[in-house]
Amino acid sequence: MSWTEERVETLKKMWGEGQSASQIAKELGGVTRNAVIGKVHRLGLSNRTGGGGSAKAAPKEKLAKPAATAAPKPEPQVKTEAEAEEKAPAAPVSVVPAAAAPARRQIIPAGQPLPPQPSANEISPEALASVREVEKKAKKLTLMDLTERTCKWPIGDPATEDFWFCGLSVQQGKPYCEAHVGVAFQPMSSRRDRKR
DNA sequence: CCCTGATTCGC
DNA sequence: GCGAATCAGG
Repeated sequence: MSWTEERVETLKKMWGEGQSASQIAKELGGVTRNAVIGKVHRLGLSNRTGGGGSAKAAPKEKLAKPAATAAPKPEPQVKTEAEAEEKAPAAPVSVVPAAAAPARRQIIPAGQPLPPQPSANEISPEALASVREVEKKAKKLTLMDLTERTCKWPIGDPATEDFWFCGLSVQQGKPYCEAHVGVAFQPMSSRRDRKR
């Protein structure tokens, strides 16, 4: 792949929007984030200070960090919500069991969304099976061990010691591993309004 | 561990 | 000019 005008355009646009090099690389395809970064530098727009442009300077001194960190970000960071087409979770399986909160306040991770709860509603048998299977391999992470890419599916009873989080690798962008995404995000089709 | 951007340097 | 490898951080 080469840097056609079009691709450079996309690069500039995305970089300007504050997209990360890897995201840009993914979007463009055929290039790595390194390539993107390299290009960004060659284009002379390393510092996302797009604006007037002539502002050079990039005193990138290694070491020596003036205590100028507490200062607020001069970066508006205009996030374009151009990416929010994720399908809504097929209705949080079962009502969020807020009541399940034991004596201790169960704080759910930092993640963003949600805390489902198994509740074998109308989950496909296959999905359930694989979930059971996966839960055996679960890494049994604790709240604190959860990260951006560890499956946050809760397993067990929060009120007891038999409680942990799946912890396997999440599926790109999702909060759960493949198996759990399978039961968390039902394809509508299998959810059919049972009665109503 | 995952991810960021920054730099270097052979091609 | 290009970008993998490497570096430095978070």
